Amino acid sequence: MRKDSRLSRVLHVLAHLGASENPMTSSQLARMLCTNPVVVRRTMGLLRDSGYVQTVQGRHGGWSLTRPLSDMTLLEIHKALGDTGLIGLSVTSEHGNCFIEKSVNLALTSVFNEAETLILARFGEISLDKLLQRRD
Amino acid sequence: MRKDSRLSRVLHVLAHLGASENPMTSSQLARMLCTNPVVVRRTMGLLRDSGYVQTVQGRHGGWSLTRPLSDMTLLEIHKALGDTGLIGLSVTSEHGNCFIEKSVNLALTSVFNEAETLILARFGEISLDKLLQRRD
DNA sequence: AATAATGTAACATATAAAGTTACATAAGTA
DNA sequence: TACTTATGTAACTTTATATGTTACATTATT
Ligand code: FES
Ligand code: FES
Repeated sequence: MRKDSRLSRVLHVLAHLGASENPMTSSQLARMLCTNPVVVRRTMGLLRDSGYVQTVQGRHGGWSLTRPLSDMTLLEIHKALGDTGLIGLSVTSEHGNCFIEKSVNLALTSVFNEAETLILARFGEISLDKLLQRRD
Repeated sequence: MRKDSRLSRVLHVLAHLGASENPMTSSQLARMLCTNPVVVRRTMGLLRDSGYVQTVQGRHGGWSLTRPLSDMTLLEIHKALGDTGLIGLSVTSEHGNCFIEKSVNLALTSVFNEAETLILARFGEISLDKLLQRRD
């Protein structure tokens, strides 16, 4: 299966919304992401459910922010997308009670949890306006 | 797509090999993983390519370790499997030259790289015999 | 020669993300 | 009111990838 790229795409969209005076349509945003308007609606809809963006239907409608980018963190956006698994590996457990298997999985998940915690902590420190500042 | 579970499975297998006097066959190992012998051969073959296990064909053949579990780290095994991506999200780049997109992706990959580095560092600290010690 | 193992290619299945189509609904505009 | 331009959403298709399966060649022991 392909890896989830919604976070990267949604941030791109939010940045454009932050730079735009007027609402932007799903079609406009889809063109920027090289995809389909429905994909934009589906994904951005999750952010609307959490209150980060709003939509207006009909002529001159589209998507806009409900607050400045400085008031959104990467963590909030990630959570709005469903807090999807950040780790690319999985841990199988075919024999629930075996010692060996349990030890292996405990060690792995412990490392993975530490890494996830780190990522989420970093995400929490990064506001979206900061995200867009130039770096080197 | 399903997430890669080979690391977890291979560690389970290595633990059994470490506890066994004689070589173990792909069929035996497959039964432990609730899968097919060919899957075992395919995955374990990568570890053989890197020299951590060896195989003997014919009667009484099978898989065995080339060195004690205390001489293998989680990191080495992970690398032998192809150093597959540890992060579950991907970063898309449809417009290679746009500033916004580049900033977003730079920020994301920087956090992901930090997390990957952390995981790899931890992996490097954990030898397989340690992995199998009881914890609470 | 028979048996029991691995090696490997080719193909099938399962799963999830992303893409597409179709149509309903809402809001502005002529 | 009719037209146009938006979103909302369900249903379906495509694509990507891990895993599973089948078939058969090869190797080593008995
Ligand atoms: S089958 Fe139980 S620990 Fe491996
Ligand atoms: S930065 Fe969005 S299309 Fe270029």
